Amino acid sequence: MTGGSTAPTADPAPGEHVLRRAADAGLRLTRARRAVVAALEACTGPTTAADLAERLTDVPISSLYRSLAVLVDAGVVARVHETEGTARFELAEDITGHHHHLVCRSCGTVIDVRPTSSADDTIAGIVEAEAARHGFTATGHHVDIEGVCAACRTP
Amino acid sequence: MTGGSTAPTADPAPGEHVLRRAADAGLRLTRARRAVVAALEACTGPTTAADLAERLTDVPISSLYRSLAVLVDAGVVARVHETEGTARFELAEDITGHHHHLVCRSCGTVIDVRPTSSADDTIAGIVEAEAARHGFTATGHHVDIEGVCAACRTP
DNA sequence: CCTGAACTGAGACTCGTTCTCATTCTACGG
DNA sequence: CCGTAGAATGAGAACGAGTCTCAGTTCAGG
Repeated sequence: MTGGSTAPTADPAPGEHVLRRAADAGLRLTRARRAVVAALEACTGPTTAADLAERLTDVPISSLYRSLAVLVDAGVVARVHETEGTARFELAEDITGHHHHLVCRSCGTVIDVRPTSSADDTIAGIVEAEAARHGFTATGHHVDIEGVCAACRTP
Repeated sequence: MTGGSTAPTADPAPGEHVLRRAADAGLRLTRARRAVVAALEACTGPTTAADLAERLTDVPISSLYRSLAVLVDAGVVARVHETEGTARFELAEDITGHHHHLVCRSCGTVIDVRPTSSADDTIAGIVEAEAARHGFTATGHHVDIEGVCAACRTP
């Protein structure tokens, strides 16, 4: 589902696309869902439900989780599990384009980075070969880069 | 911490190493901890606490979690978060060698795959460049390959 | 073998997430 | 523009993974 060598569509405001695709999947475009999509669009990386809840004070927690689940089901939002216990959510890769994650070991922030297409083609090739060697059919890959961000390095 | 271009030490039975390193870190080598290390050693990929509890019927759940936490702290066990909500544990990469994860979308099984050192050097190079471009100092990377295993493909 | 500190075990507890059900809202047909 | 069926909401209960507490036990050094 998350493309390996898929060419990313680099449009600046994907919110409308997301809502349209959700509607096409048979979903109603309610206030809560619009708000969730808008909030995800405003984030620079995968975000926790708690963080979203903080921004969306008028969306109760149960609705927030349900909206996220529905959007994940419709394929427009992805659920990602890098960090300690809590789930993180972001717009699906075929909307934002394929990307890797840069995770700060110190503050836990996660930001998206777009690999150059040649770099990602290289990785996709390696990944496919490894999968094949173990009898798997690869459908995608995730690269998480662990490191320390500029802000955390300088005290 | 999880090496990018680190050359893996490919020894077949790392259990002794693990226990020695745990002892060097000031830990007591108790029955529970030995059992946990042995169980992890017997697995072919990252394993859930529930799965370990099933194998280690004589280790109560609170002890199991505590032992895992202590071993993670000592740097001999790694905590990994690929799948739905629950944490998975495996021996640290500097014991088992650097590896990627092959995750079956259908049955959820995770198996370790060792990249060839040239393949991993290539990936490490790409990763480092991406990190640098965003002001990060990369300390390691994780590659998760999503796919369908041979068993799930054939009904 | 003795002692103190580290560790264990049972269960209470926390917190992220999901479920339930009565009420409300959306989208569609008229 | 309005009525209606059914999808979606909201509040809170419920659930499950993981953590904490504390009295009792075990390990390792002397």
